[in-house]
Amino acid sequence: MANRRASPPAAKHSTPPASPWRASRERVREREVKREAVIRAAAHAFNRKGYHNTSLDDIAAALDVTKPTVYYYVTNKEQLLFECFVAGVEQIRAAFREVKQLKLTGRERLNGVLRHYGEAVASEFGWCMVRAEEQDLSPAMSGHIKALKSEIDQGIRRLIREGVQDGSIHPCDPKMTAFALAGALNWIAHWYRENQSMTGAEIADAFVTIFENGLRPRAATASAARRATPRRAVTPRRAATRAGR
Amino acid sequence: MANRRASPPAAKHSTPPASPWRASRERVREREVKREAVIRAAAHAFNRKGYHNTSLDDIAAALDVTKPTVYYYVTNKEQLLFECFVAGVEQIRAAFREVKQLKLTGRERLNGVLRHYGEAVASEFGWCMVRAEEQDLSPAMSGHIKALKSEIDQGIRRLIREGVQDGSIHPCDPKMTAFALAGALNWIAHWYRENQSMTGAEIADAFVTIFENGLRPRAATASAARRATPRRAVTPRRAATRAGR
DNA sequence: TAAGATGGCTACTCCCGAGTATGGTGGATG
DNA sequence: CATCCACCATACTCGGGAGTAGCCATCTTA
Repeated sequence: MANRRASPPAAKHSTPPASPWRASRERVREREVKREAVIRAAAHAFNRKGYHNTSLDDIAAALDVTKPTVYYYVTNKEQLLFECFVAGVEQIRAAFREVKQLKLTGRERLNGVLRHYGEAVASEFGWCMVRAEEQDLSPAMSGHIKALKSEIDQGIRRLIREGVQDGSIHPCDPKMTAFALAGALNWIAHWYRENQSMTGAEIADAFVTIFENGLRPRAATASAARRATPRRAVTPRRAATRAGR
Repeated sequence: MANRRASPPAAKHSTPPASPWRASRERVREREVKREAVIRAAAHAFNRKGYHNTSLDDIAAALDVTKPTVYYYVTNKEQLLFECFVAGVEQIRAAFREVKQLKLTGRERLNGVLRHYGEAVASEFGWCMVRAEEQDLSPAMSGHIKALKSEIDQGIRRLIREGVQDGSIHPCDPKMTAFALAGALNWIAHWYRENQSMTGAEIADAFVTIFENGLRPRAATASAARRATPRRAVTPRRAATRAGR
């Protein structure tokens, strides 16, 4: 409460010429920074306590301000959730754009997207992206969100189809496979907490490996052997004789 | 509102001797039936509108009664959620018990559990089981739920470990693999709606096939060929030359 | 230094929904 | 027939949280 806005004056000192427009432009920018801080604080709170268990007073308190201040930057609670959602989804859309121009097999491009996807879900906005319920939003925003989600879903299906066609992905039903992959990754948001042993990227990586291999044993590959516990290669399709455990 | 309790009198007529205890015992049973109806109605409502967007008045209205009636069978809203959760989780625990005595490979036992798991998630109580947030419950019940969830998680990991040891499952990290599998299945609750083309069992089946095969191509198997679109077998590891789409 | 803009706070309103006090009805029991 | 109990409705209380009205401080710009 005491040291609010300590840096801005310092920053102003370091800008030499100071055109007449400078100040106002800096203010707009400052406002944008604050607005984003509100969004981030909301995401953090939603993350920890859930949307409905988070009051705007909570969010305000986390920023050392009061509720009307929050409303100064945001029209209502619903919009706050919406913004968090969009922030999360944008990371994934970026992943698609990035991968689009690469000349790789479908599976490799898919893996690239999935990795970013996993990272995004494990990020601060992951919760909002994943657990935001359409019922909590007005029809307009709910429609917006559904469209974005669908776009991502279709993108994954397309990559799967392409991978199947170019032979880099085992033949499968693209729709169901997309559901399975996205579900596994989305679920990260339910159990992942910061300060855990693994980062989001590492988890995404582990998942991609699992998806690639599948459960049924394969002839040992380099990547599979690297991950396996050091045990002599077992012949697949041999039923259990050793007791479990 | 008019035809409430139409059947009980009819049922009583069909019981010939009618011992003196009969009536009271029937009433206890009737009470239990009604209580379960309340739980089911709650699950249904939570399913459609979410926990926080469902008032007890809503649930009561769905049963053509009023709120105090609901409270007559249930102590509070939280307990309602809890009961729904337990009902869902019990289906999965049953799957574990059922599979425990079968003499099968780890992978086959795992598949059996996953199939029941998928069915449970797609059931009426799936939403509650999956999306019930611990923050909405008192510490006591939250702890209870966490324990049940953990039990299931550990059960899946154990099956994976056993499968890896008996050679029926490709070597992998049991913890991460369990997260991936459970996540994919849990996510069904987010998109599945009754009256869809596929039943819960069919979805679970499709997922199990996907998990088994993995994304990287394999030598064609009978089951894989059955699912693939009728296209000539492509040689894996050949990069795409055809343009996408 | 005056006037306006900008950003923030105090102190409300207002509604919704969880939970309850209390009373009525109908069937079982003596 | 009198009574009791199980069951359910009417009609409340009450708290919490979303959103607002209106005032104050500070900074900008003329």
